[in-house]
Order: sequence, then C-alpha cells, then structure tokens
Amino acid sequence: MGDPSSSASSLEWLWTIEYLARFRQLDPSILHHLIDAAPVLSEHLGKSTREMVSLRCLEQLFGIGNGVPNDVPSVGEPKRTFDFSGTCEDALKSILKETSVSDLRMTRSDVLRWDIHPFITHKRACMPKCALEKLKDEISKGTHPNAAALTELIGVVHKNDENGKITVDSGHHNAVTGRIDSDETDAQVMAPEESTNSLPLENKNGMVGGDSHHRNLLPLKRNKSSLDNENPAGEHQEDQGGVGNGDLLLNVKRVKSNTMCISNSTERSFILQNGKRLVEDSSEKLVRVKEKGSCQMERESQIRLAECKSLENGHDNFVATKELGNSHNVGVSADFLNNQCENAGNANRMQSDRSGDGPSQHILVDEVHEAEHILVGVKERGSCQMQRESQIGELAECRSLENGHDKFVATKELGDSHNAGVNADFQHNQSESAGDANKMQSDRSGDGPSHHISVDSLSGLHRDAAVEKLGGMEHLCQEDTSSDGDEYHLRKVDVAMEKSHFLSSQCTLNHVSPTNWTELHLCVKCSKDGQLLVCNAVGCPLVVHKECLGSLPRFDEEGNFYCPFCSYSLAISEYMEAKKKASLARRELSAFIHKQTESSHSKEHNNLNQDGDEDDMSGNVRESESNQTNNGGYAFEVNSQLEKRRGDKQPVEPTVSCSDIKLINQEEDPDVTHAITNVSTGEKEREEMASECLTVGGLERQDQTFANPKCNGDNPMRKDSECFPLNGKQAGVIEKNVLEQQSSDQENISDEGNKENLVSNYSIRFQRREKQYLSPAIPQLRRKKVHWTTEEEEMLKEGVQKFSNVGERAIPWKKILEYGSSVFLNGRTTVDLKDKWRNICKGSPKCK
DNA sequence: TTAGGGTTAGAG
DNA sequence: CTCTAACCCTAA
Repeated sequence: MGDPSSSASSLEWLWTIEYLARFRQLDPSILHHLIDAAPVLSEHLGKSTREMVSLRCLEQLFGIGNGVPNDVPSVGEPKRTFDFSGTCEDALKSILKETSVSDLRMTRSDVLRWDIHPFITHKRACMPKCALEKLKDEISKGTHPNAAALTELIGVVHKNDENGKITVDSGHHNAVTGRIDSDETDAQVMAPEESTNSLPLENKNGMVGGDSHHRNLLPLKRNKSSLDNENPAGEHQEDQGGVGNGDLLLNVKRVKSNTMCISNSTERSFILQNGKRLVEDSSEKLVRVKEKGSCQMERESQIRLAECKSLENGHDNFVATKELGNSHNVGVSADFLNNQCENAGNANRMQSDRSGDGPSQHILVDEVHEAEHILVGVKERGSCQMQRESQIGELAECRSLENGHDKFVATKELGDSHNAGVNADFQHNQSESAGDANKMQSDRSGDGPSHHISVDSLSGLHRDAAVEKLGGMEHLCQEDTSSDGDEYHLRKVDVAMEKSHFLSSQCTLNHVSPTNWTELHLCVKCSKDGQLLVCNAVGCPLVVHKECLGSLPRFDEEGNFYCPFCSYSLAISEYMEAKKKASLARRELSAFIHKQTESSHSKEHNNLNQDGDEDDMSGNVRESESNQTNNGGYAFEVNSQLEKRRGDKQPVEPTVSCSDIKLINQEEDPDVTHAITNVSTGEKEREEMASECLTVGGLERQDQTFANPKCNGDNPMRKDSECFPLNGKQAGVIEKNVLEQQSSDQENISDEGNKENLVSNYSIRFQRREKQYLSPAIPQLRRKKVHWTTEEEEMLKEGVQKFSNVGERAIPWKKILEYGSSVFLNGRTTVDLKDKWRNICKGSPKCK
C-alpha cells in the first residue's frame, strides 16, 4: 500500500485483498485469484496485505478457518513452534519450505509437525485494522476529508422502518462498484472511483430485506435475463422475509476475464428445501455468490444459512446453501458454512441468533470470474439424525427428509458441474453423519482446496466441544475433559469468532457501530458511557462497564484489564503451556513411580494384594495418568504433590496428603474445582474420595493406612467405599494435624473460623462419613486443650452474673458467649463456657 | 441450647 | 500416678 507505484486503482485491489483476507470464511483461493487479477504484482502488495494473506493461508493450511482441528493426538515428537514476533509471511515460508503442501493442504503428518495454532491465534488477534476499516471509520465519523463525497458515492442508506431492515440504494447501478448495505451510523466505503472492483464490506448490523437483496444487494453486473432466471432464489428470499440483523454481509465482486467460462447462461439453482419454516425465518444467514463471466455467462450462487432457525421443536438449526451456476471449485462458502455448522451445535447460540441479533452473516459475492463454489446445504435439527433422500445424476441432490426430529442436511445442485465430487463427498459424509449423527464433512478432493465442514453435535468426542460452544465459558471445566489438546487451539480460534459475533450482535442490539464503543467510549453491553474498562489486549476494541461484565474484571499483574474474550484466550494459552509441562512431568512421574514399585515395597505389595486394593490403586494411578486431562489436570495435582513430597524426601503422612490435596485443589482454577464438585454428591463424591485417596495411598502410604484393620474386607466400611483408606479416626487426624499445626502457629489461639478455613472439605467430608459408620471403638479426636485466660474467666463470671436470672436455673451460655465474644477465644463454645463455669464453681462452692 | 456425666491430655 | 482443666457425648 505504501508502494509509490501503486495507482489509485491498485490501491483498491490492495485494500480489497487485505480486507478480504480477514475473513476466514473466504477461501484463500479467492484471494489467490484476486491477487492474480490485481494490477499489482504480488511482491508489491503492501506489507499488511501480505501479512494478512499469509495469515489466511496459514489458517487454511492448518484447518483453522474451516474448523478442522488437528484431531490427531499431539503425542510423539515435539512440535515446532513459532516466535510470535515473527511475521506470518516468514512462518508460512518456513512451513512451505519444509512441507509437502499442495493446494494449501498439508498432510496430516505435516500438520502435526507444527505448533502453529497459538501463533495464528496471536497473529489474528494482533492484526491491526486494515486500511478499509480505517477508512470506513473515518468516513463514518466524518473525519475523512472526502467523507461526504464518499458517502454520496456509496449511495443512500435507507432504513425500513417497518422491520428495521436496512437497505442500501446505490445511485450507481451501472457502476461495477459493489456495495453492501449499511447502517445508519456506519456508512460503508466503496471504491473511490469507478472500477471493476468491488469492495467487500462488512455489515456489522445491517438487516437486509429479503427482496432488497435482489434489488440492492445483488451484484450490479447482472443482466436482466439472469434476474428472471433467479426467480426461484428470489422467491425464496422474499419468502424468507429478510435476513437477520447483525449479519455479516460480505460482498465480493470479482472481475476477471475468463475464456474458460462455459457459455451457459442457465442459472443453476441450489435451493435448500426446508419447508415453510425456512421461508418464514427471518434470521437466516445468506451467502450469495454471483459470478459472471465475460462470456456472458452469469452465475449466481446463494447460500442460505438459516442458522439457528427455530423449527417446531424450537431447537433446530438450519444451515443451507444454495448455489446457482456451474462451478468447479469450492468457493466462499465452505469455511463459512463450517463455522455455521459448528455453531449449529450450539443451542445457546442458536437462541441468541434466533433472536435476530445474533452473529449471522451474509456473504455476497459477485464474481466475474471462473467460479469456484461449493454447494452445501445443511440443516441440522435437534436430535441429530440425517437422512439422504436422493441423488439424481449430475444434479446431485442430497436432501434430508424433514422428519420430526431429524437433523436435516440438504444439498441440491443444479446444472453442469465439476462439483459432482463435492456432492458425492458431501453425501458420503452425510451418510457418515447419519451414522453418528454428529459430524458432517464435506471434503472436496478434486481441484482446489478441500474443505471440511464439520458439525460438532452432541455425541462422541466432539460433544465436549459442542457443549463448550453451547455454554461458552461456563462449560470450561467440562471442556477440559477433552483429551485432545487441539480442542484448545480450536477454542482459541473460536473465542475470536465468538467475540466478533458478540460485537456484531451488540452492534445490532444497540444500533451502535463498533467505532462508537471504542472511540466514543461506550460500553459494549449497554452502549452508555461512564467509567469504562478498556481491554488492553492488542487490537481489542472491547470497552465495558465493570458492572456490565457480569463477573469481576480481570487484570494482569500490571493492572491491565482484559475483557472476558481476551482473558479467556490468554487463559487457554496459559493452559496449553501448563498442560505441556504437566504432560512432561507426568511422564517423569510415571517413570518414577513405576521404578519404585518395581524395586521396593514388596511387603506392602503383598499386604495390599490381600485386600485386592493394590490393583485398584495402581489402576487409579494409571487411570489418573492416562486421564489426566479428563479431570482437568486434577490427577496431576495429586501426583505433583506427591512428587514434590518425594522430592523433599519427607515421610508423608497419608492423611496430610489427602488434606493437602484438597487444599491445593481449593486453590485451583475454580473451573476445575467445579468440575470436581459439580458431580452429584453421594456416590460421585465417594468415588472421588476413594479414587483420590486410593491414589495417594497407593503411592504413599501402603504400610500405614492399609495395615489398618479397618480397611479390610471384613470392615463394614467397605460397603460404603471401596476400602476407603481413611477411617474415621484418620480423618480426624487430618483435622487434628491441620488444626494443631495451625494452633501452634498461632500461639494457642484456637480459631474456629480458621478451622473452617483450614479444615479441608475432605476432612469435613470424612467427618460426615464418620457418622455413617461411627463406631464407639473409634475414638473421636479431641480438640487441643486451650486453657482459659484470666480475662476469659472474668468475662465468664461477668456474663454469668449478667445473664443468669435467679428464677431460671439454665444459664444462657450462648448469650454469654456472644456477650464476651471479644474476649473469649474464637474456639470457645457454649459448652466450654458451661464446663469452665462448672470448674469455677467447683473451686468456689458459693457459686451455685 | 443446655445440663450433666464421662473422657482425656498433661501438669505436678 | 493423681489430679484437673478442657473436651466430648448424650439426653432433655
């Protein structure tokens, strides 16, 4: 862009490319074509443009944009990482140098060699505003010197008062300049001069009337005949009654002479059949692709993404694509669809989207170029079953029957096509999806990049991911159960996506453009000013009231505020780092433990085997190790503690171990704690305790607790737990140890409050357990004796005098305790007072 | 919540 | 070992 050789025209190209590259939904192949078509040599692309394109290529390479994770367990050789300070271009180059990349696809093994996700996520987050966005902001604020002229050039913004839909009427219908609707505050930027280029614009909150799509939004380079031909689409659009607001509307017009165009003016339509509901839904997503070749062929593709559509059951998702025209490549929609499909698994999002202000998106592509499209229609319904209805020759029609509770997936394609492969694959995958009702992939293995569309639904390994999206961050702890670390990579990407959706939806809700928030300092939640927290993450526009956060604001050590999105993203990064360390340490620990059990404790081994517990324990150990991620790293907490203790070469009191574990656990990430405590009490709790303490016992205390006769098969306790190693007394010891330690630390100060803080929940649980099988043979632990001070005695006497009524024999010890609470040590109870008074009375018979 | 009998740790 | 203060348990 800074290239002095750039003409105004080439500048547009640069801007366009740069801007388009921001959209993950846009296939890099389109960027490639754009760059080819641009009157700018690729080496003269501006730095930011190159960077953005490189980033997009990286995302494509590693399947970030299309939601395909590196779903191979990341075991084995360590991955290559990238320095965040490096550029995407450099990273891309180094990758390309060392891998067998073909069509922006890498082999799985190649993918596994790189730990690129954090890098990509970082780069994506740090990417500065592109030139077009800056220009747009300036125009919308009127700060640009030519703002007025540009605004006029763009056209008049209409708002449909009736339904709030906004349309844009261009005064330049003959201009090739593409345009997108705009909202009242955010005039869109168009090419500053007549050009065959159109500028893609993001519509953060535009609502496009169904019909207005045709009149105003359809690419201008359409001839009338084609308009006639697209009636089906038109009707459809009219029926659908518009597009949900908050949509992202991307209009791309591509112009490229193409002699390869098939001279076929017949439009092929791909219409998803979804019954009336589809038509009525107002929160669809619409992606339209129009192509027009110089050979007069015009193609139009429409992809409707009626995401989050509420059907009869109120929880259905609908994602549909529609394509008109021949095509032989996967185009804009694949990644986009993918995102939608992923979202489709998200009931929560569905609801928000259904509300009309969700992050639905529109992509409008007017392409005068040999088109490359993918046609995928997906409708997903709650109970996740799919049926394929038919496939008709070249008109591969894949349509799911709409039965009452089925996930509905439909693709329909009309016209000659190189897309047979697409549909074939798609349908194939649909069949798979019908099998597990869970995942749908469209893999186009033919020319051009393949695209995967996956729907994470509600079963199998992907359930967690889906649940995650369902519940957002609240489900973090459940997400942690995913053993696949790559989920987190994806999650980070999703955070960015979710954030964008959030901002988009907030724009719609509040009729505010993003610039209002960031630059006028308005809260993204309530759009009001006041004392606002500004996210310190690079490039994050989020500004919010502390009160609007819904939780306590998060600051880093330097006191910088981070919005929930960035905070979450950072947390994921940290988690990944920690997880790596944990993994390494776990392996070491495992080796360590294994070695020890081989070389020693044969005696204990035998003892344990008598009870059959050893197997359980070692099983627990192993399980803890293997399932480390399944309990949010909890097992590692345990083991790490053990390792620490071993490292200290200190004899470990088993009870203390358990106690410590809990204390540690309490300091853990609340999510993890939640994961542990959020199981149903009772059985689950017992499982946990048994598991945790068996694990400890197995490692640390074989000759201690397990020698305890209480923990054998004859002990009735067994029925309550699988030879729970800690009997009541031991549980008491836990408490006692902790308390006494604390007590001595505090110079004889027994602090009930401290007790409560100190005594782990485990102890509490043990106590609760005790009651279930309390045996007189098991003496309860006693509190440490705390002698009365003279002040206490005085206060006691005073209290007794004050509160004891002559007529009543009973002395209100409770009142006295409260009365003298400032003097009585915190551990004192009414019973203590009573006993002490008794002692006092013993010494001086005059007191009754 | 209180009273009263019983138990126990620790000082002498 | 005895004594006693402090603590525990249970019934009301």
